[in-house]
Amino acid sequence: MISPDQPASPLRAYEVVLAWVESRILAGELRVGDQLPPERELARLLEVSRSAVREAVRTLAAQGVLRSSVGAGGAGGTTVTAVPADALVRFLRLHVALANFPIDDVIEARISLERLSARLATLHARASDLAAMREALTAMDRASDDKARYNDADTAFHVAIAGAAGNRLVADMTVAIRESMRLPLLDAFRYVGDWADLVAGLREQHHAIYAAIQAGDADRAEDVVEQHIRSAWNTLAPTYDVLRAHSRTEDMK
Amino acid sequence: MISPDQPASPLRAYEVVLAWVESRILAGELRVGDQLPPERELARLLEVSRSAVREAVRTLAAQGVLRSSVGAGGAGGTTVTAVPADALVRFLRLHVALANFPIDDVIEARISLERLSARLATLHARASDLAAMREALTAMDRASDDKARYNDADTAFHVAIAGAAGNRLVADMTVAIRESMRLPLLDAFRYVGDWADLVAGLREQHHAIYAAIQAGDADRAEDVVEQHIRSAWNTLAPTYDVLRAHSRTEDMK
DNA sequence: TTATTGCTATTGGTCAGACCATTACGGATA
DNA sequence: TATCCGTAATGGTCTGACCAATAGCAATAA
Repeated sequence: MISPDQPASPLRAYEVVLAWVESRILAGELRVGDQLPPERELARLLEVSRSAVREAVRTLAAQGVLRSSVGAGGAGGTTVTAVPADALVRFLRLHVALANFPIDDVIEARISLERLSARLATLHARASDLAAMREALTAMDRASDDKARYNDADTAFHVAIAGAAGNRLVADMTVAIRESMRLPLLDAFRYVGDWADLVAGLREQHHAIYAAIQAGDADRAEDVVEQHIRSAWNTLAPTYDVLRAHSRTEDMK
Repeated sequence: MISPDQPASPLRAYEVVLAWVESRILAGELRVGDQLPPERELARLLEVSRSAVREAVRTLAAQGVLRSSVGAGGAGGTTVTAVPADALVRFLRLHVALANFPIDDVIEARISLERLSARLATLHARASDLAAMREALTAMDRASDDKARYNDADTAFHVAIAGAAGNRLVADMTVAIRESMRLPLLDAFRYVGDWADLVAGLREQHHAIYAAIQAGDADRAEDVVEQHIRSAWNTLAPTYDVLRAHSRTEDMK
């Protein structure tokens, strides 16, 4: 046989650039803070057009790996960064919206990750972390009549726990999962039956989580977090399903 | 105050396109299988250049949300897809290489997710799923002298479990985490002390996992998976750290 | 001497226009 | 009726140009 590994298509132009940058990052030759050659120069070097370079740079920038800024000198140019949070949010939000990643799968993964967060937070939480959680709790109390602001405070509480856990990947995943559910959740909020009742239940659960973390009871923290997420979702899922079905039929007419 | 929400920079050209596509996906107006307008037409519609459209399309394609193919008629054009696995792999691999997402954080998250996988797989596994696991087990036996192939079979085993669990997000995350550790792991393999001993230990652990899943013992499956991952990592971590430190000093000279 | 000003080069951001390769579709032909 | 070929549509790529922001330096003024 003749070179079985030879790809049928000889790499698109922008893939050449992508491969160049990625391989250097994976090899450790490009680190956070390092600068890429100017686009024009990179284009000459790899014998592709500047458009191809730009397309590749854009995809990596969208993943939080590169950051471009205009201008001469050291401040300008494209540098290697590592800001995965936003990228993860966008990624997950889109794929949840596309009904890939079914919402129940996301909930299940969220429980798993937040159980871990709760456990680690219980073991590692510093005073400032606990303060952030308390602040989110009071923010929820203050915003209990504004559903969007309430949800943001709710997210802040869970993110504070993830932050206290000290695990970057889990924290970013938690943020991404919460954000990916933000719009669907707000929709469900609008049509939920007894809002005041829901808030009262959530309030109790959140305080129980905080109490367990502060008390250093990791096992209990894990369990109340899971109960909390399941309980909240059980309340909202029916509304969510109805809205989902409704939007589907809407588009058919 | 005058329009406090007004962003200082009035959206870059490619961001206009990005926002157009993303908002339509989030609103449910664009679904998997739907076609985007041709690039030239979209450029006219949004009053940007075709380059700007292409850059936006590329970023979404890199996230597994769009797929472009040349040609006229229905087969050509850019369509909405939902293939997040590759995108997740690339994303995580880069950020792990950039030492964002410290390896220990990734391991911790992996344990959490694979515990869930093991539990769900125990409850949902079908005969074909179990067969896939067995096949991976025998593949490991056959490839015990080829470290790269062994690692691939090892990955296949864990992916088979994640697949049997039936949770798309967890499965894709599992694949991504395994892949992100592939190169570092192979490096560590090369310098590990007693390879035969390591393989023997892993073999026993893998069979214990399979046995628990097949027996329907979810609690035990969870626990042996966690023990397996921790044990393997405890063996490899010292080597990994040494390599890490070495590559750092290498670059300094 | 020191501080300010303004010019210039560099860099990413954007655009216009062209050409190529691939593909589907339909009409012409056997 | 079946086959073949031209044509149009589409993404892929390149070239070359100009803009906007920025830094650094040189000329100038205090």
